[in-house]
Amino acid sequence: MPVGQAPRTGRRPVPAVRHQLSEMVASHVREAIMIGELRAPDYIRTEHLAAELGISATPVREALMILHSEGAVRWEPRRGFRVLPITAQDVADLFAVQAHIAGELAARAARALDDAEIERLQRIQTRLEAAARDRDAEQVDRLNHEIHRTINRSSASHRMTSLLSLTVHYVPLGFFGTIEGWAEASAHDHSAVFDALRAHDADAARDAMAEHIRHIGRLLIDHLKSHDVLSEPTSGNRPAHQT
Amino acid sequence: MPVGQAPRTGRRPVPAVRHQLSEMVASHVREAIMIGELRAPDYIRTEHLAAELGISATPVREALMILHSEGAVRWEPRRGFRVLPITAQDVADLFAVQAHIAGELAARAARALDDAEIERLQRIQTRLEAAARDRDAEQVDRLNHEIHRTINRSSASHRMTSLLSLTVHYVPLGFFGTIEGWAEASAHDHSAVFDALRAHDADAARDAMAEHIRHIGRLLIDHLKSHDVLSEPTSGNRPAHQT
DNA sequence: TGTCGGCGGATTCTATAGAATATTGCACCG
DNA sequence: CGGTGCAATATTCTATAGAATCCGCCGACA
Repeated sequence: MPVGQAPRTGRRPVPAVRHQLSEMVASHVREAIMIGELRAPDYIRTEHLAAELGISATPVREALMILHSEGAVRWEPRRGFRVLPITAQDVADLFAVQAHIAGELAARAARALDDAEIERLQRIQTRLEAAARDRDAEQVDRLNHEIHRTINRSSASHRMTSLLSLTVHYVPLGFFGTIEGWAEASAHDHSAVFDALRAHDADAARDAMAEHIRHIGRLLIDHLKSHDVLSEPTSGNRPAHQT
Repeated sequence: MPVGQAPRTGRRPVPAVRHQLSEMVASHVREAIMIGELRAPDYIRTEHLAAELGISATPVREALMILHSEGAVRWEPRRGFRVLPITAQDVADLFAVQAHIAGELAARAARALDDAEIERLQRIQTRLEAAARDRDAEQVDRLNHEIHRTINRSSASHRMTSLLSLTVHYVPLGFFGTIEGWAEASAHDHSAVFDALRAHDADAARDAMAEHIRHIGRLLIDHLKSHDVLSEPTSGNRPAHQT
């Protein structure tokens, strides 16, 4: 047992227990994969990770189940969970799908949003652009989320929204703040989306949003490339699911 | 405790233990939702379901985590898991996304598959058509899976394939066999896909596959409607994820 | 009468134990 | 020298216990 400080009742090593451990661990692992700390064919051992985090194996296992169904790790029953490789193609595909979904939702929002809500969004966008100029990445991240969340909720398309969040979760919260050029891109691309929303032009909104997402995807690929996180495209077969 | 027969070591109530309990429970719940046994705002109580299945709460909870990230149930921390409503729009959206992904994969397959593999697929398709004529739904289901699996694997696009299986999982395995007209539709639609594959025409393959999936989606909606499984479109806000 | 607060039951959530299963190293045999 | 069986070890996986939290109820008090 390397660390193994078993937390007794009443005292916890984790600071604030607002979210559940499973979610926290899932985020932790997503981030570890994203920064290349956990790499392609590694097994993630539940007990080890649990000891590292000062918790028990149960929530770790739950987190890995989630990550498995998200496609970030593969579950080999009675063997363990292992990290799946990330190729540039994978990221591009993920964002292509995300662009498709987000585009459709933006199109619906263009029909559904009334002018007052668009006005409110516009004010958030103005703040976002200011934050982008100030290089306040965290603030940009927050405002960006607020904008996308509002657009998606207005579409009232629950199922599609949940598919979207699934692809969005792939990139850990706050990660974009660390990417060169992201804040500027976000500030810039949104203006085209807003033009379309104001005109209630569904097709234009779809195109603008989709292009925005693909743009972000390209930035992410560049970032991952330069940080040597991506795997080579594998010619062989390493299916993520047995389907 | 209604059932509560605690399984001692060596003997299990579940027949064959090839898959893990979590997966089995997930399938079980997916099916219960699909046939309307579990309905819209119901909570799924882990201990209750565990007792019903003669297992413990841990794998049940793991299954619900998976279903949560798939978007079938909503997790309210410290409250429980509850079934999310299914509207006709939701199913249509799900299949629209699935059509987009499967179409893209078919397009890649049209470029990647060599003639020998297409020939092999064609033989499976011939058997599928025969099975469809014989009303052997189970056999159609198997062959159908084999065809789609081959097409998807040939594309070597792991990430996109895993997104696809996520949407595919929404409908439990073998469920289509119970749907009126599905076998015929499958047999019929595939022929257009095969024409495109043989011609290595990526765009035609994309269109044919997408149309096929949307067709299946329409059949599913009709089925769910006539079995009174669908919820009314909710005007209010019931977000699946907090994003 | 209406509201606040605490009490009790139900449920979630994390920790932990033990059985089942996989893996590794090594001795033994061909 | 190579392969095979076996024992030791590591890990997964399910069950279970107990703490934390939530919910409804009821009585006190304004």
